[in-house]
Amino acid sequence: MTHVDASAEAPPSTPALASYPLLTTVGLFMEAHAGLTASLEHRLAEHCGATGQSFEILLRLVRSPDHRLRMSDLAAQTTLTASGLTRAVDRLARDGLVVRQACAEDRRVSYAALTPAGEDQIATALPVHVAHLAEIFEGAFTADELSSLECLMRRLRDTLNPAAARASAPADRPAPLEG
Amino acid sequence: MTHVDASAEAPPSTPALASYPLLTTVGLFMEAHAGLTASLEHRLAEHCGATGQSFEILLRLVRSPDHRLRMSDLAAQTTLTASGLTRAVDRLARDGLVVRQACAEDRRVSYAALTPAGEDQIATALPVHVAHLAEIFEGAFTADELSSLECLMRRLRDTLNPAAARASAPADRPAPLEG
DNA sequence: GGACGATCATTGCGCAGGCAACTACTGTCG
DNA sequence: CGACAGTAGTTGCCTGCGCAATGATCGTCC
Repeated sequence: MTHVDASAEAPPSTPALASYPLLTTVGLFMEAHAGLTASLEHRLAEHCGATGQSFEILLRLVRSPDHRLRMSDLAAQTTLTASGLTRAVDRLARDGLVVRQACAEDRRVSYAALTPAGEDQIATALPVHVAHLAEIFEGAFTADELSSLECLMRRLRDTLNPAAARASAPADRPAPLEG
Repeated sequence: MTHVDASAEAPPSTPALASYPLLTTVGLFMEAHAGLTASLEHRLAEHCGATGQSFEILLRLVRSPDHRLRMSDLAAQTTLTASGLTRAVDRLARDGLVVRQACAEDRRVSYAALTPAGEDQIATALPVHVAHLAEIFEGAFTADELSSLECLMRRLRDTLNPAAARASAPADRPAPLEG
């Protein structure tokens, strides 16, 4: 943040650079994402002992039957690959927030299941998180704007990830979370 | 993507889980971001030899006077820290796309400057990138929706990162890019 | 029943990036 | 001038993650 404005009046030395409106919109989108992620991460770290990753995993688990999920399902619900998820769950297990459970019907699969400590953590973190979200979004937007934001985001998501859209539509409630 | 719907009708075992609309909106936002990033990255890798990071750096450079920028300014314009940027520029330099230039007035600073090869690369990549953006956004949204999307994104960005907002407003053209 | 392709999870390897420590240099103040 | 605080950039160390390979298991088809 030293002197960003140095580039403020950068004379476009290449003609092709002149104002692509979409580039600006997407740039704002990216900046908004970065800012939001940073803010959420910061608040989460401060008030609960959670990282964004761990928060998301715990949240997915607490929403699931028996507070557990197969590794592969968990991976499908996050941005992580199977290998990334294995290690993320390793860390959560090391911290005592989840345990791995074997599956009797299919001995290849293993479940990640919340421990009581994990349930406590997510129970603490979730309200903080939601309050933080409310603070940000209800401060910046009217109710109308919020619903059109949701609509636009859904459309964009559906365009970019038809699979998630289809998975979401039927039950209309696997309600995506966040990263 | 195996059977995500497993969680589709997850009976919320904790009452507090019932529908936080904001959580859904933010979740969609995060999913849209992930999808967009993946799509852009994919297209960029396919048609130019560029990663999202390198593309952004090259784009910042080509927009700047003399096609060069001080390391710290470049860092301020990206999501990278100074150290991350040092290494990113190392990679670009290794690939011959940028060179480091010393600064006569202040011998602490070094510039990252585009080489002709770097200019070629960004000149190739930018139109591809913009076309891809157009394909996605103009396919999914009307012109009105696009402008309200930009407005909403700008408001969110400004809320989350007042510094960027201030840097942006006066000259109203350091036009944020993307990550 | 046994072989085979598919699926689930894990692990080795390599890269990317943040933090903190470090060097080099600048500008200021006594 | 000399000390010193602040700034620019780099580097060591560590973490986190994706890809590809692996081991275990399942389902199917002959």
